[in-house]
Amino acid sequence: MTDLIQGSAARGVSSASGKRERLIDGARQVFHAQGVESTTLADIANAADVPVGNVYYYFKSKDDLVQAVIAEHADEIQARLAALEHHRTPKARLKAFIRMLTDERELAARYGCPQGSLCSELDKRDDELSRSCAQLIRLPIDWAEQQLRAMGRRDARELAVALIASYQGIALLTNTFRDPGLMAGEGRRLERWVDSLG
Amino acid sequence: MTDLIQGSAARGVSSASGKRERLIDGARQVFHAQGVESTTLADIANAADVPVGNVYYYFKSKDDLVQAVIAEHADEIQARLAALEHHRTPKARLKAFIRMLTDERELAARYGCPQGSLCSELDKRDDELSRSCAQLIRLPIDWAEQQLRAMGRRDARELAVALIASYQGIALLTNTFRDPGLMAGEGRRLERWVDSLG
Amino acid sequence: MTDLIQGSAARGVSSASGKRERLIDGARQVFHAQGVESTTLADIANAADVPVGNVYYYFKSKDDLVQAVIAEHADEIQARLAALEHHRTPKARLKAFIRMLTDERELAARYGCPQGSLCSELDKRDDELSRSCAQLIRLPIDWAEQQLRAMGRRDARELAVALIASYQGIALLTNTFRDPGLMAGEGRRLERWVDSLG
Amino acid sequence: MTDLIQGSAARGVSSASGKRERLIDGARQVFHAQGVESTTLADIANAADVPVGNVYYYFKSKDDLVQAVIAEHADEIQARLAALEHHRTPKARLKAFIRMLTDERELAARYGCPQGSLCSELDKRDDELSRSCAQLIRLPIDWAEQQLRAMGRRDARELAVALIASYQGIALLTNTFRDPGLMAGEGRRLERWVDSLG
DNA sequence: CATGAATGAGCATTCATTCAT
DNA sequence: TATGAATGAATGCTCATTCAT
Repeated sequence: MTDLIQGSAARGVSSASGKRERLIDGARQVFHAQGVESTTLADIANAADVPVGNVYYYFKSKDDLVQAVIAEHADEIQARLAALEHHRTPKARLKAFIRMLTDERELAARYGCPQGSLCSELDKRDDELSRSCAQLIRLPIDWAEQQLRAMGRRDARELAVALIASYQGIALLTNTFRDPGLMAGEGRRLERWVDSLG
Repeated sequence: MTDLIQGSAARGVSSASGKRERLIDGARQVFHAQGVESTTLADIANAADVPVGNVYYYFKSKDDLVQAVIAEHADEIQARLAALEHHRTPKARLKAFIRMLTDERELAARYGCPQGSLCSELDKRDDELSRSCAQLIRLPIDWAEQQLRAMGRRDARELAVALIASYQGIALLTNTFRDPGLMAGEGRRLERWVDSLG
Repeated sequence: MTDLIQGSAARGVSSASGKRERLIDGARQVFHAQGVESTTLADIANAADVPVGNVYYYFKSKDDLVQAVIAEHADEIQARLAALEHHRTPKARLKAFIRMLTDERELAARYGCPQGSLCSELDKRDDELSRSCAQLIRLPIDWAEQQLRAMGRRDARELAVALIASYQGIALLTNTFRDPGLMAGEGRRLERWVDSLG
Repeated sequence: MTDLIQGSAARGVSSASGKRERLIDGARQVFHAQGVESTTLADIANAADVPVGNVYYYFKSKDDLVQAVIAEHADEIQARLAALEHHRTPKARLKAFIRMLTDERELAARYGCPQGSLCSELDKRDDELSRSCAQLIRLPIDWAEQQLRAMGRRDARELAVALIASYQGIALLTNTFRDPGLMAGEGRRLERWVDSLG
């Protein structure tokens, strides 16, 4: 979280009240819960406890705020992946990664994967936002590929793609059926699969 | 398509002009291309070449039209799964199923899976529509489970879930990266996986 | 006025209630009284006794409505110039033209020349509207040039420009000083000037 | 320009940074280019390179700033008219005055007469500003009247009004048609007219 | 059956103005 | 004296929905 605050300060806005951060965080939550299109700026302002007109002091448009939310997602993903480095082996890291994802299955059952559903919605568009949100998927793929390559797999990229696809897919199913058990089961299956990679 | 028209006719509306069918089909396409929330009734009426005011003769609300689109999706899925029955073995059916899905990879690269992205969007809601669209995912899972059970797998349900999750996930990745090659690769991997099930 | 209704019908909208016409006419009046920029769509809708949301059924934007107002101004100018044709000599026509303009001096004292102040405001922009409103000035110049040429003046264009400039200028002064007498005086001067042209 | 700065200093504000002067001058330019209504305080602050919040230290409202711009216009007009005094005869002064005005025809072709278009816009209002800006027109009329009276004209006032009206009118036409040639031609015509006054 | 017209609630965005420091 | 931050009342515009014919 410290990273995020520094990130914002680096962007030129530093405020003791942290409204910019609250707006980004509020937006991230309501986007996850309602989708971008269904979320009004009033929803966001309300979630961040900021007057509506004030939003435009920090973001020049709704899209600009979406961009900031994507950037925060990216920051958070990188931080969480970095936190997995303390595991000694790539195999342990991958399994910890899977557990980290499946730990959020209750939230996924209600609203889906925060990054995946965001991409799914923005992908309908064909603008900078849809291109920007791709990094939210690319980061974990690249990271998984590194781990798999460290495990000696020649097909590291393909397996990394399959792993993230499985996660994104089970997140969708978990959300659709409102059943966190689906993600728990798939998580165990994926951990066994990682074990089987040798 | 014949199936779909019969489906509509069975619902009690028979019209020589087929406006209802055109509206459902137009809506299905624009929903896929733009998402439900971003699509106006004017967009749909325009795509179906039907006057805007006329939409409310066939559907009592936009949600009602979404419901009809879900029903048409369900009809089409059942028809396509039924068409796979001519393959003699469950394994052949599963592999044909995978090929059927990956054949649409160009469309998926642009707009994602028609059913998956619809579910992803409607899942944010918590109403009848979000519950209704679950069948679009349940149908292929149930079908795959049957095939896997016919292959003697005790873990047929879990594998069926994993298979559909993999497809939905790779559809999202394919869409996000605008790369049909991802789905082609994953399709081959899944076919090998089916082969390995014994 | 008949011309205007036909004009609107020719544009594809025919309505017994004549809302389109009322909107154009209302807009023309409030634009004259308040200026385009200071006039809200609510002002116009109110002046035309039409609900605000309904304005967009007839005009796709505020600029589109401004364009329609310009077109009505142009129609009216042409009709009024045509009505001067019954005067037998070009000199009589020019003097009648001057009288026609100065007859509006009370309105000019309060709000300026309807066409001139519109051009003055739109000229700050550099778009289609600013180009379009130029016809409101060109039409009377062209007409005056014809009359002057019929009087045998080689310098007809230059004199026509000077005549319209004098009118536009005195309209501004009349408005600025809220003094219709200024326009009355200048009108007499211009009539004498026309007489002196031989 | 020196005159203008003294003018501001005389009003009781002396600042090494000259922000007040920069604001007035910036406002004058953007008002001329965009009109008063279309100009935001941010535009002005930006043109003057002054922080937005700082504007209210020097002016208590936007209208107050407009008032100051009018005052600066008045100061400048008086200075420029005074500078014409070195011509020996009133006729020479009037012709120099006409040349002074037409020298700005390129700017007029793009944005109209700075004072005339300001009056045209403010005249729509009926407040202190609309009354105040009248002096921008009255000053040159009064000056021209003096010159014409010095030439022995009994109808000096009427001719002065006609002269300024011709200038304001040709400025509007020049702006509307984006043609500086119109003003050049009218300037020559007006100079001949002055010569003809005897 | 069909549809042009109408409607009002709501949305993103702007901006003059205020205020704490 | 200076200013970044804040604020709320508009504004232009959209759109699902209704209705008269």
